[in-house]
Amino acid sequence: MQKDPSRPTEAELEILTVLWSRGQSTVREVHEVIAKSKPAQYTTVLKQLQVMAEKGLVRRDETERSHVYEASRAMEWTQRQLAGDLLHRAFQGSAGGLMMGALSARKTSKRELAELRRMLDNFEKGMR
Amino acid sequence: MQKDPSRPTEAELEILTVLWSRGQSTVREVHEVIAKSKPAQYTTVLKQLQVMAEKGLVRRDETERSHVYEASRAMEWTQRQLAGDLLHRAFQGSAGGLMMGALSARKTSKRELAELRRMLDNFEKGMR
DNA sequence: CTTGCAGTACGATAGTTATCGTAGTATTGT
DNA sequence: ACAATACTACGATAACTATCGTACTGCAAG
Repeated sequence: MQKDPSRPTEAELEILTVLWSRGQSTVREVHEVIAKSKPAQYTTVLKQLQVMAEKGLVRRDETERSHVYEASRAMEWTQRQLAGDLLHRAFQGSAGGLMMGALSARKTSKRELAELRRMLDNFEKGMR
Repeated sequence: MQKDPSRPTEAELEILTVLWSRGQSTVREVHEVIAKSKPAQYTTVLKQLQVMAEKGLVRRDETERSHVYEASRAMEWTQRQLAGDLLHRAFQGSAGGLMMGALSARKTSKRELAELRRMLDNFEKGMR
């Protein structure tokens, strides 16, 4: 089923997000952030991080008594996996479809549309 | 965890894709299509459809002996849910990020970029 | 020292998904 | 009418995920 570690689960993604924004963190630090958005015991986050380390989603530094974790993949890399996965599973590879889905999923400002155009331009420049 | 039926699982999405492309279908018909892409027993697809009917993902017409299933939500609706979900979970709501993720997840042609621009234009027209 | 706190390790459990086998029931062909 | 075929219903099972409690360990304060 879902065994590919490049596709983190929902809870794993939450933790990765914390690590991406904070950089190297202890379990306690991660837990403090997670606990703001949902009730979760310390040991739940700990266990999760242990599992993620086994899967290779995070790296662990055990030199200190409080182990220090960090995401083993850059945010952009994981985002690309997730986007590519959804693209292929739900949109038959149509990037346009995915983009429209995203835009219509919520309010979008003209400013944002302009930014998307700029990103397209830059992307095109970069591809030659 | 994952209880929201508007976010179909991987196997469910495969079946929905068949229903969206074929329209109303019997289990046998769905199974024939699914079996092309992966080994799956008839009863596996049957059970899946039964579960999906309970969740409300599909509607079932039992008037004939061979029940007829159809997706209960339009493809675009479900795609919007999925895109919105990923947008918020992995991209902090940044549509640009999601778009770039999709584009860099695979080869993209200039023709496709032009199409994306056209879609942005149309989307903007439609929003006033 | 010894008590208590901060950590890690780990087992247990419940919920979900995917998969399949078996049993039972209706239909059809000979 | 009966055997074979086509279906549905349903239970069992194996992974996996998420969550938590308990036990063990090191360390620091009194």
